[in-house]
Amino acid sequence: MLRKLHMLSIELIRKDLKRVEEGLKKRGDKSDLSALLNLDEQRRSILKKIEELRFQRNNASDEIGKLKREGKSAEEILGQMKGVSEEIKKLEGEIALIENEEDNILLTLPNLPHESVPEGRDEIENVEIRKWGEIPQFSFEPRPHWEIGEDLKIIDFQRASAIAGARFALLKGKGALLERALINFMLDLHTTEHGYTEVLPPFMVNSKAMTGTGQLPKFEDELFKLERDRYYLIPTAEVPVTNIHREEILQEEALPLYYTACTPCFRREAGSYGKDTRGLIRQHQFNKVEMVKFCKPQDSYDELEKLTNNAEDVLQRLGLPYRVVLLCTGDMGFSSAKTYDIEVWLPAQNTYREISSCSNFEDFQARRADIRYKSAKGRTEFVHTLNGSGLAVGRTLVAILENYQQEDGTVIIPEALRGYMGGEEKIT
RNA sequence: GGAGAGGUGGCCGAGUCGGCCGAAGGCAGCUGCCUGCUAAGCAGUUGUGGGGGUAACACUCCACCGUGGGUUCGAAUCCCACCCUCUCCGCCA
Repeated sequence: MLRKLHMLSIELIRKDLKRVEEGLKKRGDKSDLSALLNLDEQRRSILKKIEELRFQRNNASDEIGKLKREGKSAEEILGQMKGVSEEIKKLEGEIALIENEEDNILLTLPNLPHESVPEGRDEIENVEIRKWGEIPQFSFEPRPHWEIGEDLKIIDFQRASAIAGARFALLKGKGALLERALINFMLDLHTTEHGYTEVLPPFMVNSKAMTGTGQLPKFEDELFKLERDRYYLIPTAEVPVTNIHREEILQEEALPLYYTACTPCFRREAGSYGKDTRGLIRQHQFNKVEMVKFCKPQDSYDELEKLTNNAEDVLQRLGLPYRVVLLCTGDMGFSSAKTYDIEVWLPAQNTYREISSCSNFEDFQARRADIRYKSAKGRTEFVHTLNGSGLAVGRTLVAILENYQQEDGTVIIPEALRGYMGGEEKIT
């Protein structure tokens, strides 16, 4: 009966119901907590009975043991205990059902927003925090990346759909090289200058890992699942990397831990039919360099700022204009307490599009995944986890094609990448 | 895929024919004593989760020896299923 799987702890709900209710309301979550509290009360009352009976049984068993050793008869107590055990079994059956129901509710409650998060219903109420870079001016009509890419013969959507279907792409020649250059550039930057340790995790994970970071049980529809082998394809490196330390107690001196990983990400994109159907923006498979942090609770908001800056650094070095947006309560992901999105400028769409999402999950994922640390005071506490894209590689490639496009259809390679592309300056 | 070995506390490791085993012993850690300092030595201490209780401690009860079931008054110890790790063979990047 190890009941540690709590995203929002039942204790918090019990002791500070108001705070939890307000938090959920701000998010627009309509969960009914009274049913949950009711279950919890039932659970505890049965637990109390069970523990009393077990106490009785333990005492009796000790007694029987003693009598037997002394060679005396224990028939009398033996008969009485038979019924007690059956009663315990019955109650254990009842409590298991209740716990199950309780956990099912708890696992679907989202994280509570941090106080600095603006209240709002959807992305319209997100708040722009800062802008960077000059929006490029073109003497011609800027073209969308899919046209540029197809004309340069570096992206082939037709053949990709023959191989797999819609929402897949085939990169060729300089296109594939550019993707690889971006990956290496980003990983090198994070490992050598930002202090991250590179990892290369499994791209398939089990359901425990998915539950740990919050994808399950609520968002199963968005995942690719391998039915026969009970694995899921990761929708982001966040899942395997955060779960590196699942069920561990870390040493305080080891914190903070910074990891970076480049993995493919697999998303079903259910419910986004008709959205971004052309181009590389919304694919079933794309590469992403991810940054993941584990830290002490008191540090996590500083770490979030740093993490966001690390992602911004990639765009600055590539010379891509962007803005940072603070997501409002209604637009945040399920597990997050606070999220900054970084949006890159896309000339053909004449707008900013998300290229990174940096979140502080506080102890939400740590509770689910049971990741703790031993503090100086000798207490074991949950760590805080954070992660952010640094960056989504496919969308970065899109941004480069569109922002660096020339009138003759060629694309200038940003200086920072040239070393990774054999010194070439242009894709022709 | 086939054959075998194993999963015990921070680590190593013991658990006899089921009964003071939450678990010997060692290491590491912490606290005293000793010591010019360090080392050694001596004594004590050190798991996790939950319920009750407290202002908070204290205290107390329950559970936890890979996971889930079963047998039994009672299981780390017996039975069943599953998971994982390791070794060998086969196949394979």
